[in-house]
Amino acid sequence: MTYKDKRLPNSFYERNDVVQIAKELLGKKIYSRAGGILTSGIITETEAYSGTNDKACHAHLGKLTNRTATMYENGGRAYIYLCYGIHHLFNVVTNVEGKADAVLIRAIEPLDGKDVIIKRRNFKIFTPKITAGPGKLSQALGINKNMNGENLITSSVVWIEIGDYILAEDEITIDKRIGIDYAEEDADLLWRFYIKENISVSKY
DNA sequence: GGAAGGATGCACT
DNA sequence: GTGCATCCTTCCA
Repeated sequence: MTYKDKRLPNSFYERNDVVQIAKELLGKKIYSRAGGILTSGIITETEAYSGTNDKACHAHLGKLTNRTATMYENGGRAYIYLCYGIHHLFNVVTNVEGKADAVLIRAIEPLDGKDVIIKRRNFKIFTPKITAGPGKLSQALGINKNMNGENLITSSVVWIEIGDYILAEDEITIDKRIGIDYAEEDADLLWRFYIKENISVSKY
């Protein structure tokens, strides 16, 4: 298997089921080469955001702005935006062009470059919680909005590879999404997924 | 030019 | 568990 074959293919992202993709992304590996330094982690927590019908989604009701334009692109892109003026949040665009589905990566378990991650996060020692949260993992991996729109299949700065094994259904916990109380009834959708009993998760 | 946000994080009890 | 700092970007006028 060559280096590039480890990456998830376009066909993984282009499926018309963002909830299923969010679930399957658990256990996969996310890589970044910000500033030429390789860092990576296992995805431990995700949330699904489903296009124009989802009140929590930035593309709700077909809202199309400069910021959300990336979400409408074909699956397999990175959608990165700034939240609270401080935190960069990393999403994976799914489905085909025009649908605006995306999966938010909420937490990872660090693999490569732990020393760099500690430095970027301004920590003294390593802790599994260092990347347990969407703002935290972006900071740890050096993800910023310059990577918005990057193609995860061909990019040399950010990409996702297959994991070492496939998680069984009973290894996944399902819960409500977080921080979207404004989304009314859609705030109760069980579209958040995390690896059961994993310590690198933002909220239990 | 300016108002308003906002898919959080952290400190504190 | 709860409170609140925060602040750059976005979007519209």
